[in-house]
Amino acid sequence: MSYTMVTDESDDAMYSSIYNESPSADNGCTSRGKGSVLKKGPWTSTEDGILINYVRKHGEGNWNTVQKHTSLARCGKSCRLRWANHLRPNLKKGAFSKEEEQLIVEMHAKMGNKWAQMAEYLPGRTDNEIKNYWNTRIKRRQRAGLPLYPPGIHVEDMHWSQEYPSTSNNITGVDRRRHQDYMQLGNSKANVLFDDLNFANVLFEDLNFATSLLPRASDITDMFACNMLGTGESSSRYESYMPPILPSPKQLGGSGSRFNIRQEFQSPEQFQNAAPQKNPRSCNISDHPMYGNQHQSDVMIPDSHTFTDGMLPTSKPLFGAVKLELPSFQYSETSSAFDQWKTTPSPPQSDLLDSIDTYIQSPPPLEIDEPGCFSSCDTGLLDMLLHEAKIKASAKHSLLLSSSEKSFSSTACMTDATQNVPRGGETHITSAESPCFVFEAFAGNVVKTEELDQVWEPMRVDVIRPDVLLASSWQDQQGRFGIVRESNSMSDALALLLGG
DNA sequence: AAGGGGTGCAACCGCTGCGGG
DNA sequence: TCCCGCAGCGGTTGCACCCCT
Repeated sequence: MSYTMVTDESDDAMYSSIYNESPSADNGCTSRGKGSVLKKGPWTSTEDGILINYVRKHGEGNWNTVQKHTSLARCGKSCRLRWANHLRPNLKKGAFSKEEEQLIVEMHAKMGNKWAQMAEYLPGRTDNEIKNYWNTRIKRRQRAGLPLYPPGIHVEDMHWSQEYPSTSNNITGVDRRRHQDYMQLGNSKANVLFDDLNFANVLFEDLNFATSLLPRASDITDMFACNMLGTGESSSRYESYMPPILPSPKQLGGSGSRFNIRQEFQSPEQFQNAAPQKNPRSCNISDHPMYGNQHQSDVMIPDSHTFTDGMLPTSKPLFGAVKLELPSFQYSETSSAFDQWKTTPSPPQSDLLDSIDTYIQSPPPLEIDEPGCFSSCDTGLLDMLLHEAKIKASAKHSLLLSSSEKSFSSTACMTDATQNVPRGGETHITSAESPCFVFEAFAGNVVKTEELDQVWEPMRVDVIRPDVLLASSWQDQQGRFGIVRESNSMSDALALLLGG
């Protein structure tokens, strides 16, 4: 549905309305324009014209001065929003394309509700659009009883509750920001699993952060999985997948949200028989069955049905209550959805996004022997995917903006893309309290340039730092870890995502 | 044709970070 | 170092339009 809130009216009528019809004395814009209260509500075409002219003359920014220099009785925030969301050039209107939707889904799995960051990867789209799209998607799929994420996209974020143990029922604003930041970081470590259904074969695993606190992420992962597979008591598939994310103060204080999707585990018993027995503090990834070359196919999740086999490790009980909260993308769902997920045959390919979404939200954790080790390995492939998408988007955007030839050299691409990529020699990072993972990683041709192919050398990386790990384990040229089975698949996926 | 609920977009609101004085 | 104002972000709400009965 597309319609405009802008109304046509004469200047006189507009100015009359501007200065006389504000229903609220204070709408959050505390300043007053020309002695009058500021207008709120839908923008008129005349107001748009005034704002456009102002920006032409003065440029963006200094939004609070708009009302000083123009007859516009809008607060700076309102002007900025109007400009950013509707008036600025190069805005793309209309429905999201399939590629855009796909990218949003994947980015949300990766970043959470970081709408502004997502918007950076979608030129012409605003954070507001993306946010609205996502909220609409939540509602739509919730109504339909469908899982939110496509199969193979597995989102977990277990680390917050580990770094901020269950004490934090009233976190401060600073902590809230830390939470957000940590979520961002944590999401970069999120387990995101793509299956073969036209997606890249990607596996993201979280790093073993703060493993000494509370149940480890992998433990909870296993608990979720066991519950989901019927070994636990949980009847809700999504309960099983709830990562223990600390509630924000707003959420704790009740909500006026239309989507109050917070849930909690009712008791630790829900996790009975659901934790790994081993708690390795280090691992050699090359020895790991998941990443060793002997079980390559096991790494990936061809489709969700794999997990109906119940091939999951036994787990140990979770001690103590763990307050868990659904992130925004998760919601309660009846077991019927899970049943559907378990029994529905493969989707048709014609409508990839919707059909895939129909089947599962997130595949459970993989069959592993050493969950702690497994969860310590993060390919960071989506990071790079996003990075490359951003690069390409920027390039396209630059081309749009300027007719002059704006250089987008492979060198620049390489420089940018390899900022996080350690190369050459051994990187060894240690931490007094963190386990040190030692594995061999072969940085690959993530960015498909010859320069990169030439520059990136096989290397050995001792990693405990997520960025290093992310960068180092990007793509396995030799398929050594089975993280990405085929580089061509990755390229295809990128092409698919980027529409070219 | 009418009306009531659903849907989706636009805008508002509150909070935080940052930079300048 | 503190304070203040601005910019930006994410959550929330209002309302016009759609669609079904």
